[in-house]
Amino acid sequence: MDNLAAPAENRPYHHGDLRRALVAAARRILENEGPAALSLRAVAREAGVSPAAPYHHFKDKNELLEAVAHEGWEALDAAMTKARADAKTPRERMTALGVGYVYFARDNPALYRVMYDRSRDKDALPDHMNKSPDSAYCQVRDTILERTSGDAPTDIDVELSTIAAWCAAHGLAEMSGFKQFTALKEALGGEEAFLRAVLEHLGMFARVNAD
Amino acid sequence: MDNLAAPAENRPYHHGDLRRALVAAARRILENEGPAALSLRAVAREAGVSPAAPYHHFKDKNELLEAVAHEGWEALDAAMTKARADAKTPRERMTALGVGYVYFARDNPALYRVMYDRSRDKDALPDHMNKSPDSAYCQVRDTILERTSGDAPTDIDVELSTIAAWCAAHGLAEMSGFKQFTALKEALGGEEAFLRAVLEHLGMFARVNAD
DNA sequence: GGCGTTATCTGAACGCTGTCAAGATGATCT
DNA sequence: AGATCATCTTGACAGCGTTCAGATAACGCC
Repeated sequence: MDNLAAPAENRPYHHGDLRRALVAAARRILENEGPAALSLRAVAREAGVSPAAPYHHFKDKNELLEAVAHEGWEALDAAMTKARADAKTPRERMTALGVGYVYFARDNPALYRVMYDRSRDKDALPDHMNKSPDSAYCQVRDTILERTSGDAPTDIDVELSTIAAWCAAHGLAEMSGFKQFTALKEALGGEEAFLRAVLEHLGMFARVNAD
Repeated sequence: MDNLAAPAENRPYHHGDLRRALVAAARRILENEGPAALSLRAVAREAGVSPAAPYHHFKDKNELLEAVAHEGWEALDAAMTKARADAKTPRERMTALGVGYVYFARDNPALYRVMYDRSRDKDALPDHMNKSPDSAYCQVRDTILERTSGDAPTDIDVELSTIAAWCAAHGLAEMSGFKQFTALKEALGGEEAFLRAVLEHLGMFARVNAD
């Protein structure tokens, strides 16, 4: 979340850790000026090196953006962990995951956009999603399992529930800021009430089994 | 869907209908070469005019893309109308809307991306969504109302249902092509079965009231 | 019909971009 | 100390969005 140190003045000829510095510079530009300003040359400028320097650490711009996206997914993993830790019951944890997901997207809009732009280009979520137990995906799956009672659900059921929840959260994350919804938000009592209402409506919290 | 005539050879100095031709050229490039190839200069080339010609019809590239997106939303309206017409019961209509929406995104991926990229920049869906009764949004709302029985739901309930369904469909549309889901798709019996399962799971068809 | 006005289109230019090849620099290893 | 090798810079290229002066022709008015 914060290897974002300012660019070093009086830098020696060899930077030392340019790769990390470039990713940090890219994230700084994303936060301060938005995705449109994120050119490879601007990143190099921000890091205080020449426009060609990044090519010694990344094959092309795309590869740099993938490193940025990777940090984004890790930050999302952390946000999900935190959201889950703050809630007491399984049901509350599920709610917290959904709301936390949307808040993450709202608070890091440019980063979130880079993350999904890369994913759409590859037609896949990052690989670690399926594997690392701390990944956001696995945390959603585990939280769904926590809430399961009675007969053990099939793997297919669990995966379906996880994917459905993820689609709902992503759709809401991309659209919850749209102006069309401001009236409804107020009618429901604010941003968070709106998010909870939509997520509840989508059955995110009432599936697989009971409470 | 098809004002996409080939570029006119031996064109006179004044084109006659360059504005329409430019939008058509842009859609042709989107379909054939994808969103990355959609430069203003490429559109002008495709239309057979100089790089500066578009500026007499559009303020900038963004305005051209908005015209393209506008045609995209109209095409989506038409797809929703068709999906609804092909189904008999209200419940089937709702299913058909969801599946049809995702298919539209799958069949016009570049166009769909332009549509939502513009929307995110404006933080709003197109204006006509709220107004024109043929708009995709109003068709979803009306189909939800069709299925309502018993006490009349409040406006808030209806709007919430509509938005929730839209978020679910959009999320699924953006992610259904991801490689992570291929195994589940096969396990469920193919693409459409997968889409139906996720949409059903999201309660898209079981809310507001009964059948 | 002829003429001026105006919309439309071209050509050339500017600064920006991503990328690459050739050369400068300096850390590391022997 | 000297050679090697990764790292960084300089300079270049094509392509981009955009602007501006000038060419072209359609249109309205006499």
